[in-house]
Amino acid sequence: MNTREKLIMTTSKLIRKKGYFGTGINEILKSVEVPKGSLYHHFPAGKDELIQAAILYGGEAMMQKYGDALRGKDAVEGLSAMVDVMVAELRDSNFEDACPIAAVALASGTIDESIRMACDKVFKGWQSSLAGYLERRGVTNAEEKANELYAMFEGGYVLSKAHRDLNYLEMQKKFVKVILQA
Amino acid sequence: MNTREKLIMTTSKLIRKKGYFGTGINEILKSVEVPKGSLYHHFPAGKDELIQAAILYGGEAMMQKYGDALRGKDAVEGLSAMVDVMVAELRDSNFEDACPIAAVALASGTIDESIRMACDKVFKGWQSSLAGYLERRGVTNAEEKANELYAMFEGGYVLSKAHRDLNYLEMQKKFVKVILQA
DNA sequence: AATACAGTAGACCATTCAGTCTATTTTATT
DNA sequence: AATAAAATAGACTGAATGGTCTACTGTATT
Repeated sequence: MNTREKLIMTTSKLIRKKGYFGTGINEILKSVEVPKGSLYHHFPAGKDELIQAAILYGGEAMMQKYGDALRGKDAVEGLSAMVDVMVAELRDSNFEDACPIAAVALASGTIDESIRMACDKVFKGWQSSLAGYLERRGVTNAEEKANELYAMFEGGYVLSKAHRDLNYLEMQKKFVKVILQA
Repeated sequence: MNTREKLIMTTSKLIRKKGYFGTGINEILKSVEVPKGSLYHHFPAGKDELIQAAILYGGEAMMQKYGDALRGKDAVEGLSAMVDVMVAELRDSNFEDACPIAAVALASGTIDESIRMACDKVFKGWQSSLAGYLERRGVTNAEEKANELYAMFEGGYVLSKAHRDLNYLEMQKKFVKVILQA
């Protein structure tokens, strides 16, 4: 794994825990054990460019996990497995890791617009992927339901993290059925 | 309005935009036009104590707005008006203001536990208030549905902010009906 | 072997960070 | 009026912030 990749992966990890402002360049460098010159060689525009790359990377990685969970299952089973992925992310990080996108998206509006657009892009990728999945399984109004399911999951994620209680995510499984039949 | 109240209100405003790490003490002081000595007089424990107070204040203020929106309306109408409140918050702030609790809750786990507990307390207050409202209107399983509705709204809030598109929040009105009938 | 460039290394900079400390002013109590 | 307490005022500190800059090293290409 080269320096550039290590920087992106570590930054992705850190921003899930502390967001845009909470993640410092020096902290990243220390964690990866890379000198400052290397960072500004690979990312001439500095922190914002690195964070942007980390968001795209983190979004892609999460989409992989979601895709693996959905694959080969019917809609209810697949979406339930998708919730399990988020539950595992929270539990395995002792409730430290937020959704890799939300953690930064919440601060959008006060930071560089290119970063918000990266969040936007990731979310849209997730949404269209899920919409296609639902459509292939004959779910009606798949586009809108995919959006709604992401809203539910994202909200459940936030509440579970804030309460340190996985139940807010777990209960989404029940309401998935309600949404699919609507 | 006294110094203490001014500090709390301004901090509440700022953390909605930039979260815990993005909101600096000096920035708050400059915005309120108060010297540092006053801050540490009213909040001897410093930033964490002030932010904790700001979260409780912001949560209370938002609960008021939600309560006003719900009052005297049936469940569907009331919840729709509640969504309108969130839509207005986003639009009027040019998509800069997040949910006053989520903005900080997302960073919980890396900051003082007392702050997460303040977020927890606010969320629980909102939930039980909404559950009572639903119960009084004869909605079955009001406790769980209140939780679910907050998850949906919170998720819609995050998505609308990230996409700069109010539709993610607006569409919750439609799914409110689905949840209530479940 | 000579040259050129990608990448590493880290000292250094101005600014900002949260927090401490002493001094002064204002307000309340007697 | 005298005293005590509450509150304001802001200079100052050490650490951390993102970023710049020069020097050096490794690796191709010719």
